[in-house]
Amino acid sequence: MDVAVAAGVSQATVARCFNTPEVVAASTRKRIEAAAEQLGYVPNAIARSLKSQSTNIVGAVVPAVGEYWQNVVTCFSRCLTASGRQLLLFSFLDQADVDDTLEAVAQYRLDGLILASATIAEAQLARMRQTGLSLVAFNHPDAAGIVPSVTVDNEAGSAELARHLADLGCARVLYVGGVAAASTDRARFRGAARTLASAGATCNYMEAGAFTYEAGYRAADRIGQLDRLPDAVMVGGDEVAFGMLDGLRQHGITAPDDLLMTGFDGLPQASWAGYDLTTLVQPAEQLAEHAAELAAKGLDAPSNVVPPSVVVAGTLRRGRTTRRDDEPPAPPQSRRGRGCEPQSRASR
Amino acid sequence: MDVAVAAGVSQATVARCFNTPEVVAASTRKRIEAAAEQLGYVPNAIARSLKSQSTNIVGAVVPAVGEYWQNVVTCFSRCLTASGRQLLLFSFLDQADVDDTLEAVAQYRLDGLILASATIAEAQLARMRQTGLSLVAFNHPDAAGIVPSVTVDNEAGSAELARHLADLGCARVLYVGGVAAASTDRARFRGAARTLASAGATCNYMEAGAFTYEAGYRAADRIGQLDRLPDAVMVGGDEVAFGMLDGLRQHGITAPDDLLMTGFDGLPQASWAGYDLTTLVQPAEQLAEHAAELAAKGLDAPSNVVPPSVVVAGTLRRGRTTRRDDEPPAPPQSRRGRGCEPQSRASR
DNA sequence: CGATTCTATGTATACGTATTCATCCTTGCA
DNA sequence: TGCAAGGATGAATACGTATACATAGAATCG
Repeated sequence: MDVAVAAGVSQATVARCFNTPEVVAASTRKRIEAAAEQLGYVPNAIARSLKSQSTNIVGAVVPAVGEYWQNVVTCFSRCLTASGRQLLLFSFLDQADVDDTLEAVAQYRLDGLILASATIAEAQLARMRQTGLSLVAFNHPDAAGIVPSVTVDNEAGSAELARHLADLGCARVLYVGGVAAASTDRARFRGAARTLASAGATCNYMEAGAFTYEAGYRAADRIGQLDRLPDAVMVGGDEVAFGMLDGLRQHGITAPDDLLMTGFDGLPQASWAGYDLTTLVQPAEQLAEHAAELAAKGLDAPSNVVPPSVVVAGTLRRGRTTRRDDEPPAPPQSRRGRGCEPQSRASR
Repeated sequence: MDVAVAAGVSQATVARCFNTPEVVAASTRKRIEAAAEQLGYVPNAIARSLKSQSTNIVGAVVPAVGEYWQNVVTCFSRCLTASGRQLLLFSFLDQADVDDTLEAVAQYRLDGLILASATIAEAQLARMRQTGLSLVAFNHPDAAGIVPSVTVDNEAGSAELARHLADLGCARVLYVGGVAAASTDRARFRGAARTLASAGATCNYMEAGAFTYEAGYRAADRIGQLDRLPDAVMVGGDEVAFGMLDGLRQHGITAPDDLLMTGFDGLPQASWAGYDLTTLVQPAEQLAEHAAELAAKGLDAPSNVVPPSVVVAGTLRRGRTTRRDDEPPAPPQSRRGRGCEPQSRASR
């Protein structure tokens, strides 16, 4: 290394100077630092990774679409950066691309991989776990037990929303799910149905077809054609709920006047004055933190032990869409500090 | 390498088998592939990078906040993945973190780096260019000439919006910018002011303070207190415009009834029925493609030549917020295929 | 049939770092 | 002064790959 010769020391000493500065003499250190500064030297993480067998990079496979995921990705990035790691992002549009993606991922020896797709087959999860790569399923409840997983408590959260509606006197509730095959969707419906049943209310299911605004908008047409509106509509995701609110308005149906409505996720827009949606806020930062930690820790245990799974409770946000009286709406709250604890910030 | 011994060949032949399969005998190749399959071998990209001095990874430094950037990041990821590259994401919340981030970036020998922050000091850009890292400024017009840059045509786009308003008979226009110091903001205001002036209309400037919903919401208060409303409000970003629409509504002011409104960016939500905003749609996929290409190509030229800069035109989207008559609103359009050409998809 | 070209493969090396082991010099103590 | 102990540094090696070079066998051609 040219820094070494410039400072008149060996390459080993230069390496020590950057990793364990306390073992190198102050005078030498100063000389090395001067030479490094002057030559614009910066350690090569690639070479380090090759030697140390650890890249300090965590991958994340995330659907390319939807506000929810975009929000989560930002949280991942923040968490990882804060602990000195990097985020390698794989954003897929088509489920079929995931396989190619995962193959490409394997080439980079990532420290961990976060799988943020609720629809990855469980068989594939089991297979991937064999590779030794430490992976974490994010918001994929059914993956718990197969791979380490981190999810919000979908069932309890949905139950809380349902309880809220029951308290407001709703007797006929319609649950509009995104994709019935998604395990999150099933868990949320389960929580709602169970709670409403025990409160003596009914809870039918309708599938929007996707977790998107458009799907919600279209589903609103079907609701607009019903003979009798339900007392409330529980929507399986905020973005779908936004579409539904806008779609219903085309039919002259508004919340909370004609029916109540709840969402799920707690997107920033839910607190925008234009929607002001009652929803279950996912603690995205917390979830991301857990996922990042689990991914980085690696899974030393053999594959016969049950992997750890983390379930975090969300919090209810009461918005105008379930407000019967005419309180003035709250001013929009900043979306920065929401649950984003300062945290130690192990820089460098 | 154990695959080599398992197949009874040398490591070099294994490497050839994966890089230039045509030069290795069919029989040998088959034996190697079988051994690799059986041992679960997958080439190590880290080692490859060390040897080839090229990581196939492109970094992106992006603000953590705002729908706009989240959309752009997704485009980056798609473009890079399509050309077999990976995206290393750095999402910063505080401008001050960028320096730390860039330092961390330097350790990984990225093939390129996309700087997507309109407020990075130009001096720092010049300094970074010295490091030999091939960087690209994204939507930072002032960076053109210092480093390669890719931007939408802010000035022309804003001029197009202004022309649209002038055609509708607006004589008094208020331009609400996000951050006056941002070069995009200045360019957009310039385009608006120039066009309106030549049409005999006035164009005052107001700063919202940030490119966020909340900033727009608060700025609406100031507008609500004006003695006389402007004919139209041109907002420097869609998200700010959403906040302004919602904020004005609190004051009983709606678009297009009391004033017209335009945004800028063309976020997915602009076409949501709840807002249906007239805006200038940025061709995000195109921009991302150009940025990815420029970043990967590297800058072989010495630092005295003027780096290439790409400027792409946006397209006007006419929404309800500038619609004087009462046409029925168009149904929401899917947000998938918007400008996302199929493209060759050089997999693997 | 010998000389030559071509094809398939092995050998050796370099990429830039972390780390072990050995070495040398300094310091403390008897 | 002699010796042990410790502190600072150098030499050597390994991480897994790509590739230039060498080599051996096969094939072509006169």
